[in-house]
Amino acid sequence: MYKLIKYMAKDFVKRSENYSEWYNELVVRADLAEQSAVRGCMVIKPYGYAIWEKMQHQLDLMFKATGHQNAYFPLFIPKSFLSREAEHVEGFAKECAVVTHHRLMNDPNGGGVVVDPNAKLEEELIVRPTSETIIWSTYKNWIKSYRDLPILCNQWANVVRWEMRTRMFLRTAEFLWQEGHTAHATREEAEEETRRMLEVYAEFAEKYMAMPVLKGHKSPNERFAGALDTLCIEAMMQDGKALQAGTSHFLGQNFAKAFDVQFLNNQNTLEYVWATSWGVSTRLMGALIMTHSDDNGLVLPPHLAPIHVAIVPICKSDEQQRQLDEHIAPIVKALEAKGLTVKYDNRPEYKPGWKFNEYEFKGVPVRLAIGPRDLEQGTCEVCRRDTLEKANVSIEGIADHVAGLMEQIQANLYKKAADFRASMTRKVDTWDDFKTEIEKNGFLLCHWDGTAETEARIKEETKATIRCIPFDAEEEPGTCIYSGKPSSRRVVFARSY
RNA sequence: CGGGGUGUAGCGCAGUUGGCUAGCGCGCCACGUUCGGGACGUGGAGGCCGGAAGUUCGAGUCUUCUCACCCCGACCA
Repeated sequence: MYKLIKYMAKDFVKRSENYSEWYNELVVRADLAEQSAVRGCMVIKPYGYAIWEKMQHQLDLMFKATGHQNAYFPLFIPKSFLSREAEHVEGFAKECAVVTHHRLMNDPNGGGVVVDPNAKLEEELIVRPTSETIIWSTYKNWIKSYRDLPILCNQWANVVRWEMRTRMFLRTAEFLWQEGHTAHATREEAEEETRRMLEVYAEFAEKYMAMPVLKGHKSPNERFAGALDTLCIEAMMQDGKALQAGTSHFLGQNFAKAFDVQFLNNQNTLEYVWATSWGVSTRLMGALIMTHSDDNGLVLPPHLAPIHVAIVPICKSDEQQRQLDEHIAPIVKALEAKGLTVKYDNRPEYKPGWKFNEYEFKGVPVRLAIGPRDLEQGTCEVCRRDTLEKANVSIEGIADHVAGLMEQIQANLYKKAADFRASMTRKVDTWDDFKTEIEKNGFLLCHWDGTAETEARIKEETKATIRCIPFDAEEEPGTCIYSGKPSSRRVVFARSY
């Protein structure tokens, strides 16, 4: 029988006391990332990067399974490219890093190195905030005929958006992401692709991150700069705020026209190419952290945990240590045979209690403790991170038991998150209620008249935005929460990250 | 970029109206005792007090400037 353990992390702020401090401290103390010497940029530490690699690996498999190939395009984008698509440049111009020179020289006044004024670039280069422009300038050369289509490329890359206020993983000046860029012969095919990739993101979020997401359209206001339609997945964090976790854009022929990408169709007439782009970033790390973690530290779903099982031996002598090493080796093997990543931590310099806390804070899903008593009884102590329950379990069949626990934990985390989201989602029908309810955060399902003006007013007065217009929204006649004008379905309002 | 706050050992902090050799806790190193939920003892290492300029016999402390980070606003994935 699993029993709850009583324990509180030392010197760790609670979510209920200060949610953002809890988040910041968790990121650092769980060894995920730290502030770098560069403003707005973070160092992703090995443990944090290991989680990102697991995400990358799984997403990459899913991209390949849907027919995509990886490629790589330059970090630098000629300034003139960015201005080819009017909306696009407007969306990104305010947050671009610009390369103006290509050489340094010794300061004639002895102050170290300075920029060499003679090394000014003919055309300035933008550090990519996203790659549509460089990619479509390239696709122009790749596409002549309908036989060249579709092009289904993805790239794993870093991008830079010069942000005023940054938070680790959620918003940093430089971040890691993947960006898919596809080219199609028909509008329908491009729209299908946009939807297909959003479904991939949703599946990834729910199955691997154990994070329920809403799928829907962005309102025109929240659309990607240069897109005709932006689809998104939206998740709810434990403070009830929304987090956009992934987007997939139907770009229409905007970029094809801006970069003059045409193809001959099978009727021998020229047509502009249809485009999509889609991306998720290291922001998913922030989403993962804020979806599951608790006042005792990080909680990771088994599918993304770098370590599945930590094993802590308990002993009083070197002789006992040797016995335990011997006894535990086959257990490690058995667990690994189940595809689990195991960390056997027999470092003598740390005490068991210290190790328990260490692995708990880092979100390792299951911990085993094995000591002299267990040696006699053929048992071990099993503790699960999600519920903080422990039990004594027979060593015989322990690998199956732990493998089963992984499935349970994965499912339980999803269910907990889904239940929380359900409890924080409600329909609101009057403006007065809206103003009260939005203070409690969560998702508010409301009628909206569909105008940008109303959306802007609501944002101004309450800081809430339309997170998405859900795909599965039922047709339901009603009146706009703000203007009272007629509306045919509810949209999701929330305060967001 | 507006308002507020903080910079002193790796981390968290104290440091009085300017005054002697700048402290404390955690962590780190050595040895010993410990080991089933963050052990204890003894000894030790570790500082350009964010940076620059100024006032002063004397600056961690006062003045000016600057840089970085955190919180709250405006902009965004």
